[in-house]
Amino acid sequence: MKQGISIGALAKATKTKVETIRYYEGIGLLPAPTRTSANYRTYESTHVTRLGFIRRARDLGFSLQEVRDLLRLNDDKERSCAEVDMLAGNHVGDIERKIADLEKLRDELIELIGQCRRGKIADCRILDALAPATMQDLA
Amino acid sequence: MKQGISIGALAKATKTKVETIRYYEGIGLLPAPTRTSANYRTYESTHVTRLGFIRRARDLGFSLQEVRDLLRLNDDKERSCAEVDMLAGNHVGDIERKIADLEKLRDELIELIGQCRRGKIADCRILDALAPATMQDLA
DNA sequence: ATGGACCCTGTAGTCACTATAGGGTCAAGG
DNA sequence: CCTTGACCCTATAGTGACTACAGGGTCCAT
Repeated sequence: MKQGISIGALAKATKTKVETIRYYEGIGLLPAPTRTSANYRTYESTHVTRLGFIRRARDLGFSLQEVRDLLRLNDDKERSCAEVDMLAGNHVGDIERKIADLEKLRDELIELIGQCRRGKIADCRILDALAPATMQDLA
Repeated sequence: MKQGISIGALAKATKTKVETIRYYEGIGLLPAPTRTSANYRTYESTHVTRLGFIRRARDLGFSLQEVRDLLRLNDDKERSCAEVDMLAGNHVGDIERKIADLEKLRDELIELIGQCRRGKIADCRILDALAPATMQDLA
């Protein structure tokens, strides 16, 4: 028991590329596993959990440095939640701003398509629709 | 009239770094401006509009290639309606997927913060909260 | 005429991977 | 037993989208 899994199996389990796993090990984000006599990496379930967390956090838009911070917070159980709060809270703000912008852009593109449908291709001016700054801003 | 502005002024007007402007020129995204006798770049209002558009689209998560497509769409007024439709429509699809992703992500982060608020990190276990895969997934 | 803010080119560094070269290992089939 | 193919190893280079020098030239206010 506790025979561990290969890097390929870990990759499959966490939907991560093998190269990325080795990269994470290289930058010290994922602890180096034990090796077989043939120098093959063999991972335990702790690695699956940790890598799973890393990938998920990356999907959620955290940088590797932020992931590092989150892992440190998780490891240091005596810490208060304020720091986690701040990290995640900042992120929510960013995301909400991005959503609002995208909704505006989507509406603008739909409007553009609508104009196109009415046969006014020459009037398609998405550039003006999206560019906020003008020469006047320099006055 | 039409005396143009320096790269620094363009940078300020569009909240872009000077280096980034030169980079965009290098990759052919922003047209090369005329130069003064001292070889200084001098930009016109068309550059402000175009760069403003590029930065805004980048903020909204479009790749430089997508920005290139959007600009081409804007520039080529003779383009058939079907093509405009398709390009813009695809982008609307992209945007809607992005909005959906971001909303999901935001909800998950808020949930994460909620868990955190209810105690110390010892009970918080962000790692477990975010790590979906386990050793069982390999069965 | 000199100091500082600005501009130039060119190259190297960053982040987070991703791909390639050039090999070694292992289990299954012929 | 030997080969074939899937897997593993290291090391290095390439990607996208910038960002930061290094080593200069220019402009203009004091």
